[in-house]
Amino acid sequence: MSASRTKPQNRRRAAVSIRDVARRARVSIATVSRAVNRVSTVDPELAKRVWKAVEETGYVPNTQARALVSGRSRILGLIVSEITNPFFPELVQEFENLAVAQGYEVMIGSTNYDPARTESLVRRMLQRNVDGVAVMTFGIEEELVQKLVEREFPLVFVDAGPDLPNIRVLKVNYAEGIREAVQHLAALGHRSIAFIAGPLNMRSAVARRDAFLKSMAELGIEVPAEHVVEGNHTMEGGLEAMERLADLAELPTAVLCSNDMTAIGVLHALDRTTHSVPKEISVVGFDDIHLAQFMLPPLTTVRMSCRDLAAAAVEALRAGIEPDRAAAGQKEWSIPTRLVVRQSSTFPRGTLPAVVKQVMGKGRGVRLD
Amino acid sequence: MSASRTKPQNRRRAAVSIRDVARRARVSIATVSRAVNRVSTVDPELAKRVWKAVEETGYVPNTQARALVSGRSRILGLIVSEITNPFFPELVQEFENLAVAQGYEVMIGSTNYDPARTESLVRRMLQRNVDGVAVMTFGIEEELVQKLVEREFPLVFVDAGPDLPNIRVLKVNYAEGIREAVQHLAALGHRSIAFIAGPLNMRSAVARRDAFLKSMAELGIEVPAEHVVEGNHTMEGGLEAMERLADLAELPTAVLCSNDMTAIGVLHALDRTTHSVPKEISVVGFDDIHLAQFMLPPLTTVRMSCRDLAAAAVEALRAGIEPDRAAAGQKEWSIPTRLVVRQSSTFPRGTLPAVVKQVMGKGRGVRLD
DNA sequence: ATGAAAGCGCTAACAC
DNA sequence: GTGTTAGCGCTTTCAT
Repeated sequence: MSASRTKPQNRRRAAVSIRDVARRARVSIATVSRAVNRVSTVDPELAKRVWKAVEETGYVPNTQARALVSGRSRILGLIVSEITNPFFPELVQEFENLAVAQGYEVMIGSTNYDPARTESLVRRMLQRNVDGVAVMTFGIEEELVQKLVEREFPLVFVDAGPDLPNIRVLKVNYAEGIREAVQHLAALGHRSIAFIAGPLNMRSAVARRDAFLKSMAELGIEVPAEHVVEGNHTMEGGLEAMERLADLAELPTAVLCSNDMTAIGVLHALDRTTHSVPKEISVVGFDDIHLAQFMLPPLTTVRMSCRDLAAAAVEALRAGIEPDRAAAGQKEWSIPTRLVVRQSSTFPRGTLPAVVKQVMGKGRGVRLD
Repeated sequence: MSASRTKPQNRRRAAVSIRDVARRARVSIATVSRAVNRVSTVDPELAKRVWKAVEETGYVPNTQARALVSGRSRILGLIVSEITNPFFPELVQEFENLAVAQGYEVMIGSTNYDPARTESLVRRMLQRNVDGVAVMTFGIEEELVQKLVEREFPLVFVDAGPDLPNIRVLKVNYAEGIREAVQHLAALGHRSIAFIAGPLNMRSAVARRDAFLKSMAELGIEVPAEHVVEGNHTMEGGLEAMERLADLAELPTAVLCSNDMTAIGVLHALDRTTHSVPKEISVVGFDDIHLAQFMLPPLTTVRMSCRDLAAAAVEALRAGIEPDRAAAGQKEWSIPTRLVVRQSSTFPRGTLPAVVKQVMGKGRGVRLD
């Protein structure tokens, strides 16, 4: 039942090889290969015999051998910052679904913001000969991916990357969603809006903060320096940042956060100090992770769809890998963002117009799904 | 700079091969192989030359070729139910760390409780020739992994699996943690304790429920049938289950949940109906995901350490893969669970002893970290 | 349209 | 101790 010329050292049952199928179908291994790969020139009669034999033997082509001879592994690398931030699993999931549907496997790795770890990760990806790598760290680890760049692997970055032939970039339109959020708050009457940024050594954190400042400036609302504090995109960071904000002479009436985890930390901090959200202070997040709608109260947030992101990443990667693909020449993909209003934002404290009080039953704001 | 006898079709820069290194170090490819693989019999002088050449050329061994010839891919498969339940990313992370540290790569896949998806996943793992697979779905997908069993892949299951030579099992000791939780509640004075189970077609969900019933029986506390409701291990499920519980003539004074996501849903449901936790009702979870300590209030829960789980899984897998490993004969690994008391559990409503009121400042209970 | 044969990059006998 | 060589399972010329 298995290739006879070898001695299967390992105690695992030897896999059926292309030779076993060829023998059984009474054709050459070349024909089996062609039939299995659906080459159109194969005689239908023989093809049928081959498929029958495949069926009977349970033959599964060996990917390693395929990769070895073709030089392409059909593996896409996906590098994220940390898999424990809920945004990333959602992204990973989408990415994987799309990749698998298109015949690719995914090799995932998280950097945990650790250069040594990243180094080892890149090395492993090189070693496994991935066909391309999507670097979705929202970070600044470009120099760490130097090796991939050198080897001219097709690469996809978020927000920005070196301008090289094999590199494609996903441009997230932070401005539009954040402007929407600021305008939403301003329209409700907020003038004292604080911003909790992400770690400012991250390009995307800076972009989000700048989008906030720009949107505020557009409306002619001044932002005191102490209203922009640096967090680190974790719950802990949000909690701490909010505590700093709460120490100010006057508590802002609204807080916009650079991501949802930060916002969750903020909600926690406010609960600890018995400030009610949104009555006393409005909180708005960014990302729209699944969890956001389950917060207490459900979180108003700017959605950056990880489906959009994943789809663009896979598409951009394939553009780099398969030279005669339609999008092969495209170097940039644009990712939209938009506000999702839930219950963590409302009028500034003490300003709820009497009319509104009457009109509002329980739920105001646009509910999601 | 690259093997000359081939025509690199693909536009990616051809990788340095073992032959390039051999030529540069003026040794045979066998010596390069031996040096790189740290075979002890290599002349130190030659080894030095080899490493120098490796350095200079940036040589990275091609894993595909290695795998092809050795029959071992050094990839461990990891199958989880759904990567969007926060417990799993934590598990994946730990598993990956451990695997990589031990020289293995990880191929992750989620079943999403979808047989077709699982089928494709297993097929892909077969195709990539993983060295072994850990099936950490806490589910009942055994028949779906039939193919892996047939091919005699080393396999690791959680809780239970077929008794075959290549199969190892991680036995989670649900009873101990759940008993602790029940006793904790009972000690506080609770007698009306409800349980929200997971999907009862899952072995582990049944095990948790049974552990609850047994622990209650041990204390002689009766559990009315309507106090055991079936959830589905999601927030949505917890929310819904709690609503059903709230419809009962008398609200239980405590609810124990089959996992943390359920408990989070429960907290949400109780907030909606303005029931205060833990004052009016205590809530206890299971898993101790990272998020649990950030709930409002921080969740009392039974910890099943995913680090323990991951470590046991990797170890058990290696036991199956590497025949002359110490643990090669071991078929079962035991995973402990234990209660972590936080703020979502306290005395039953209306029973807070006056003395305690005084003693208790703000935080009672054991704080974690 | 089909088969024979040459490798893909590497490891592991086996010979020296 | 080192080199030579035979494959691992597959794809892809190149003849036929």
